[in-house]
Amino acid sequence: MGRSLCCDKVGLKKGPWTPEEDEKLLAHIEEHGHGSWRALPSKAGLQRCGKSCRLRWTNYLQPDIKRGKFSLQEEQTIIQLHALLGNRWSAIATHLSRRTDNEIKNYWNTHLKKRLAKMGIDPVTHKAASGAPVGTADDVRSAKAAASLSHMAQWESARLEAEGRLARESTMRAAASRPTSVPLHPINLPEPAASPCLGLLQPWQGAAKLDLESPTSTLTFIGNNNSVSLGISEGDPTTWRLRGDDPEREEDSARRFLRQQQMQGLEGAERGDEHIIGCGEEPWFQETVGVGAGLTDVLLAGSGVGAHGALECWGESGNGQAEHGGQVSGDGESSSSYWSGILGMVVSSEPPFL
DNA sequence: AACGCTTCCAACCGCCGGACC
DNA sequence: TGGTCCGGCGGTTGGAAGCGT
Repeated sequence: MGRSLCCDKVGLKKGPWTPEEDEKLLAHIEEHGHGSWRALPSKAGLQRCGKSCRLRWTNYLQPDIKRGKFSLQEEQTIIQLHALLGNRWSAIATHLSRRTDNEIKNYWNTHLKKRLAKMGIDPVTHKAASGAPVGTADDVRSAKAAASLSHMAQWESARLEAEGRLARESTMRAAASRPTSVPLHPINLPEPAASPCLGLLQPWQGAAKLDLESPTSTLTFIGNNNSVSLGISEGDPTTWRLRGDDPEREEDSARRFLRQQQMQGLEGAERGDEHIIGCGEEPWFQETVGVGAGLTDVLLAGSGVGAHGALECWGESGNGQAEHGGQVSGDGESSSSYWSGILGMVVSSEPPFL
């Protein structure tokens, strides 16, 4: 397209930021919000490109950023989410409160990837280096598990995107209702909701029916007990059932999910099957699917948050206190159980959501 | 103390997709 | 409809810090 790069103007500074530059950037954003990043440097009196300012702000200067050592729970969450989502650091970051995608990416590249490799686990596929899935179940069930996992990951992916968008819109709406002197950027955002499903989303009542743009896709909110039924394509007996607590979120996520499915030709899905997908907090999910949690909860539960049993192998000490990964990793036995727990959760041949 | 190697992470780069005209 | 702008994302890199010899 031939457009000019944002940083190719002569005279723009590169390299490490000085405290003075940080101060200027902070002061400007606190007073005016960031507005257009491209226009910001000149307004703030900085000899930097807008991109550089944005990066500095999002990765370092934002007041609600958490820095320093990653906790055991955070490590586990990263590994599990990476197994499901791959190098989608921004998506992973949405599940690690106050961590930036850049920090997570760095941590993965410098610590976690190496640890997995050391154990003979391919950090890309999360399988044993031999190529065989870690575990001993038969191939058919493994393949089915992989397909299910893949679909859960796709759904989670779509959900994360939708949630992110809703969160941004919500923030913008909130900002728009404030006096103009208040910064537009969410520098004073409230603490994120503890639940992986956004707390800002209100429970929804009643039913809805809509048609997707695609001539071969339909989406119908059944309206009974907040369930949603998806027909992927005409003549396809496959039914996708969605359950959720917010019609906008479910609709948006469902659209994305269907597009993904259509683009990928329902790879891994079995025609005629009935699949159930959705957030795992609700009791209905446990009742209907017969598992204790959806993807996010599986992940968080696997992190040892208030869960035991299969999760005990996550390096939890006798008094219930989680050991830090750094300490665990150097110790033979506990290290082994710690990582085998991760593997068990990530590549189990019999995932709970089958 | 000096040197070389490794580790770590802040920052840059290039690409992509959505919005706008 | 196509071109451009802009923000965001993921991969990569440069250099400081740490470590071993």
